[in-house]
Amino acid sequence: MKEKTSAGKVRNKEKSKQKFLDAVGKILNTKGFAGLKVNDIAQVAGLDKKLMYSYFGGRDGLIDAYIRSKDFWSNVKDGDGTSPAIADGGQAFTKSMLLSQFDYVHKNKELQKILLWGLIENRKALKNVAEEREQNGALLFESITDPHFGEHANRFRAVAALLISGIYYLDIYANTNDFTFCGLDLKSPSGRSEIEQALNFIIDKTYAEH
Amino acid sequence: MKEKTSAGKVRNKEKSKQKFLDAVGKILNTKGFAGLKVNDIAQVAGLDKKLMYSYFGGRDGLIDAYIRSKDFWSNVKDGDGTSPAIADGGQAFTKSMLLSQFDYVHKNKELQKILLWGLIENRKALKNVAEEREQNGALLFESITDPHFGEHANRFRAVAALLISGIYYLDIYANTNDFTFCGLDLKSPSGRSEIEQALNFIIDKTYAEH
DNA sequence: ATAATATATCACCATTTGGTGATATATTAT
DNA sequence: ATAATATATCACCAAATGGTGATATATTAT
Repeated sequence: MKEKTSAGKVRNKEKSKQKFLDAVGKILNTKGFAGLKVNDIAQVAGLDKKLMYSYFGGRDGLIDAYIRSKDFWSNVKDGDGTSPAIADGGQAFTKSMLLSQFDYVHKNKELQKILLWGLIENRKALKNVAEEREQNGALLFESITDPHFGEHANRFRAVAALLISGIYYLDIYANTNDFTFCGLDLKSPSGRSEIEQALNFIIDKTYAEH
Repeated sequence: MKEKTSAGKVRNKEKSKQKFLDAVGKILNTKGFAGLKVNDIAQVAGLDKKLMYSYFGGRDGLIDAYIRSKDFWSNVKDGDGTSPAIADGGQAFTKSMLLSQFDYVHKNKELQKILLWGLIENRKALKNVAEEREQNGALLFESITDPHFGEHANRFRAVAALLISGIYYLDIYANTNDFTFCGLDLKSPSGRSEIEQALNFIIDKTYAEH
C-alpha cells in the first residue's frame, strides 16, 4: 500500500512548509501576532522547529512567507466580475467597494490582524500589503474618479481615505471590543446596517456636488 | 544643607512611583507596548524592578496605573471653553471636535499607542479608556445631535463613527507608515488639509438634510 | 541490497524574562 | 544616640524563548 507519489509520502517538504504557514495563520487568528513564538509555531504545525530554520531561515522568514502567500486585496480587484458600470463616474462602484470591504474585513480576522500589525511593526512584507492596497486604489482613482471630479479629485480621495480607514478601524474594534462605538453596536445587524447606510449616504452626497 | 522636606529626600516613594509611570510613557512612545518588559521599565526608570512589585504589584499593576493616570479624552470635553453655540444642532461643534481630534491624535503618540493597544489586548484599564470616550460622546449625541436629527439620529451617529474611527486610523497610519493612503500624504500639511476639508464637507452635507 | 540523500527529531545550550529573598542604607521615631 | 521603619539594591532563581549540532529514519539513486 506504500504510495510512491509525493502526496502520499510520510516525509514531504512541501506539505511541511504548508503546515508551518497554516500554523502561522491559526495562531494569528487565535492569539494574535504576539503569540507567534518559535516553539509555539512548531508545536501547532506538529513539526520540529529546526525545520522552520531549514525551510524558511527562521521565524521572520516564515512570517514573511506567510504574508506573501496571502492575497488580501483580491476582493477589491473586482474578482466576481459584477462591478457596476462606471458611466456614473464610479459612484456605484465606490459604494459597492466600500460595502464589500466593510463586510470582508469584518469576516476576515487574519486581515484584521495584518492591518493592525502594519500599524505596529516595521516589516517589509507588511509594507508590501499596504503598498498593494495603494496600487489597487490608484487604479480606481486615476482612471475613474480623478477624471470625474476634476479639480476636486483630492476631495474625493480624502473622503475615500476617511471611509476606508474608518471601515478598517470599526471592523477591528468590533472584533476585539464588546463596547459600542458612538453608541452603535458594530456586531449587530442593525448597527452594521447604520454604517452601511452612512457609507452610501456620504458617497451619494460627495457625488451630488458634480 | 540636608533638606527635611519630602521633595528633597534621596529616597522618595512618590517620586519613585512617578519615575516608573514616566518610564512606561517613554517606552510606549519609543518602542511601543511590546517594549514594556519588566527589566527594561526598571532600567529606564533608573530604579530596581523590585520596587515595581512593591509599589504597583508588578508590571500589570504599573501599566494599569499608567493608563489611569492619563486623561486622554480631556480635550473633547470642551476644555478650552471655546465651543461654538449649539443653536445649529451641534454642526459647528461637531466640526470643531473632529478637526481638533484629528490634530490631537496626530500629535499625541501615547494616545495612538493606547488606541492601538485597545484593539489588541483585553485589558481592563484599556476598556476604561474606550468606555470613557463613549461616555463623552454620549453627552454630545444625547443632548444635542439626537434631538436635532430626530428619527435619523442613528445616521448621524454612524457618520460620526466612521469619521472618528477614520481619524484614529489615519493618524496612526501616518505615524508608522511612510506610505500614502488613498494617494494622500498624511504627514504633509496639504494632505492633512484635504482630510480636514473632507471632514467639514461631510458634516455639512449631513446637516444639510435637516 | 546498499549507498547516498532528504526529511525529521532530539538533546542541548545561551539568553532573555519575570520574579523574590536577603541585605544595605536612608529616614524617622524614641 | 539608638532603635525602628521605609526605601532601595543586589544576587539569585525558574521558566520561557530562540537557536543549533548530532542523530535517526524515510526516500531515492546506484
